[in-house]
Amino acid sequence: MEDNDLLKVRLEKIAALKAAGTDLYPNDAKPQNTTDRILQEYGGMDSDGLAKLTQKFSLAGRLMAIRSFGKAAFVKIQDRKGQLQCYIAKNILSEQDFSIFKKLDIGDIIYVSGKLFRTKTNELTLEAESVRLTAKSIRPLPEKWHGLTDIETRYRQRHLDLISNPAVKEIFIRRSLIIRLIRQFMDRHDFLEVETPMMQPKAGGAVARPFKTHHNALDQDLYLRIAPELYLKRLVTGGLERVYEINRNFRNEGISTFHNPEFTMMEFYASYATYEDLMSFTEELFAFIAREIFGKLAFTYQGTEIDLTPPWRRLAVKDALVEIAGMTPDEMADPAKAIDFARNAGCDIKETDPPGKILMAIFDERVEKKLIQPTFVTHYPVAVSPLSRRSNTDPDLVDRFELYISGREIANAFSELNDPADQRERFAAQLKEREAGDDEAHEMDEDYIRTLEYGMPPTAGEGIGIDRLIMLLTDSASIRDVILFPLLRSRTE
RNA sequence: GGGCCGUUAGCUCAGCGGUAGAGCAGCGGACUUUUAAUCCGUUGGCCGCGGGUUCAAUCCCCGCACGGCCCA
Repeated sequence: MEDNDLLKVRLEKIAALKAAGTDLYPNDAKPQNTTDRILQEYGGMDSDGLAKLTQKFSLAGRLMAIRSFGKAAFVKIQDRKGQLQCYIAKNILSEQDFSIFKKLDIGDIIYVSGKLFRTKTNELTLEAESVRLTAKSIRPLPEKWHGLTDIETRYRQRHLDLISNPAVKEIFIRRSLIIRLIRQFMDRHDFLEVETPMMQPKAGGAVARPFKTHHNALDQDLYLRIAPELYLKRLVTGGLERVYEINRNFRNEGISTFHNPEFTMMEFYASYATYEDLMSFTEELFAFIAREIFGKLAFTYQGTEIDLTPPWRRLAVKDALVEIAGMTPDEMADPAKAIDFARNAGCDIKETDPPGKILMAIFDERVEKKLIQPTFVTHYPVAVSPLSRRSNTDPDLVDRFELYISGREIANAFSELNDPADQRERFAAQLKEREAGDDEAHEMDEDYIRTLEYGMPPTAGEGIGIDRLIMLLTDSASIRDVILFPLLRSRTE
């Protein structure tokens, strides 16, 4: 603990309070009210109405401001719902309470009870008949007017951010609401919420670098999951038919405004559905959420209006490459020309990459960012989709879509590959990729193939990046603004 | 990994070769209806860390750490 004067002063106050017999950390304060309810219920009542109330009110929260006049003071109390002004006067409080009040600091957690009135300036205020210290604060809070703006401190000491910046608290309240709405929607559509392993012997279900760990008793390496996919499909095979999971995935990759090593994903699987069914399902889900939180289907993200009104645009990868990346059908059909195009576009590719992979590299480089309004991109190449069902009309394509909004991938969905023989071939192709140096390629997973050999019903599944969705719906520029404790490098002191 | 930017009082920020300033917070005083209360007085700094240049470095140069944005 650093030795600064502000701390010393508070420690001296603590000594004085203790000497006077004050408990600094009592645990018996039971506030009967919250600031928002008082404002909602009595905000419209005039002075005469308030004077007739016989009821007492009590609040507890953090002391955020003190405007003192010597024998009286106005203070602001902040609880989880907001702030309310309280009036503290020497001739109303007991002598003991008033002397305790005089030793309080901004930042202390206090309990106040009394009655409501309106001040000269007509502000609804709680007139304190008793004041108690509930928990002493010995460190000074950030400044009252500018709040806390230092980004590093905001992330490392999120409690200060939440205390000082009401807008931050609102984002996390909205995050919780959105996830609640998603659960509501899934429950209404008869999906079962399940939990599958976070620690897996093989990190499957996606292409990404995993975190590795080790179980001592089993003396076995384990990986933090990069996706729950293969486990959820085991449940579908087991007959649960419609399942979803909202939880963390872990990917051992870079950190950016759109990537946190641990992030929240919802994956869900619906038997007897196809990826096309999931497009309209996704439209309905997003529209439901938007209506609940905005009351409409359009909203602004970072200055651009996003309109979620269905149906959303559906665009095949190849059409996107022609229309947006400016490729000719000839360049697309000829692998050598496609490689040239990719090189010119600045893609990091290898000669040995399969054509589908080259095309997707061009897509990532040239198309992604331009898909601002919600767009389902469809007709993905088999080479980049080892778990998706082959298209009935073209065996080089799969029944898959990715949803793009505001230039970012928000969701990924496909009709599931349930043919074990084809799945084995796909894994084998991934193994070749791995041998060619792609350490993100999917591993062979015999146990999963064995599961498919029991027969998995035709199923469609989807993963929705919850953090990215919440960024959109809270107009947040960085994923760190929607994750309470984003990963930062540890500070060594 | 690369480029650019930032790091000065508890917080928000000035200062940019001559050993540091404001506002808020704090502390002392006045004040019983304030709204960033007001008024008077006042404490507080390894100027991120380590080198270098210089008579002299918060300031210029190099390295490192942490963070931000962009790119890979």
